[in-house]
Amino acid sequence: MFLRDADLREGIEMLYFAYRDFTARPDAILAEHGLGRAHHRVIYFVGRHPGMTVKDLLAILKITKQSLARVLRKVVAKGFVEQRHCQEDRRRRLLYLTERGIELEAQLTADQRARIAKAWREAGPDAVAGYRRVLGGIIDDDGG
Amino acid sequence: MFLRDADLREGIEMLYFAYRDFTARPDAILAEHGLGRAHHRVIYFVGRHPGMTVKDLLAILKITKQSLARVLRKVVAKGFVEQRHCQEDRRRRLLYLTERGIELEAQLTADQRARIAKAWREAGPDAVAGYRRVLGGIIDDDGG
DNA sequence: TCATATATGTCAATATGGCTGACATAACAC
DNA sequence: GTGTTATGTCAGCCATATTGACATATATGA
Repeated sequence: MFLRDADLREGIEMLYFAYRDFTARPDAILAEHGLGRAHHRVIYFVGRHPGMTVKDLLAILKITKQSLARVLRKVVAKGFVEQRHCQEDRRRRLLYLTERGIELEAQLTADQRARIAKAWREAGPDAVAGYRRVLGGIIDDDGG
Repeated sequence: MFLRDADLREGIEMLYFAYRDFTARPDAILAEHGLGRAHHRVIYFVGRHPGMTVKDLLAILKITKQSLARVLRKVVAKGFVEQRHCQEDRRRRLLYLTERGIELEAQLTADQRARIAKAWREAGPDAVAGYRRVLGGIIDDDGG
């Protein structure tokens, strides 16, 4: 496959613009709660993997625990996330969304889900498969 | 097309992970120069559109001029970007990469270009078309 | 010509979200 | 009992975004 520089640059730019527009609306909702994008990520992944540990979350986000601590402290203080001691290993704190957290997560993700759904419906199933394959190739293989 | 919640969430996450991994290596190169991701964006778009104005750049990046000013000041001070007065309208400052800027831009974009090229080659032409269509659908229609 | 609009720059304050380094505590594992 | 792991915390630094206010030069049009 012959790839022109202009095509590759278009591919780069589309990823940048898609990400920028993809995060804009949730950012606005979060701002009303005094939260930022980092809080969204925590709420999103805890919602997706209830009972995950802090260590799991650090591995997914690839940030330092000091950075996460500030973010996690805030979502816990605001009652969106709760921590429970793990029975098997009492060092671990299992993370769960509260009812409020579930509500906010749904509200935040609704816009992104709708945006993906719209794009997928317009593009068709083959394009969806292509989207998955290409993004999968962009993501680091080493347990990204 | 029937879209399951889990599929949509996978689509959301892939975009997040792809963007995260896509920016990691350039970020590391930039850090060696005391620059950040915002500087990359300026260098990238000025390289792509030589002679663009500050206003053009603001419209693409969708940030405030105060935010851009700091970033632009730094890349100009470090000799990566130069500003020339526009002949037709002397209010405007046309932006160009210097030789150093062209070099850095090439270095930064090389990794991203290679990453896209690898993903495209592995995925095939149909998948590339799908990638384009889906990301195009995610991007805001209003002159994103 | 004068008034207004545009393009750009700047100062100041504020918030978010990363980072490093150092240290503390509790609990598991050998 | 010693070492390792999971987590938390304090302190400081930097990048990047925001709002609001104001300054300057230039263009445009009544």
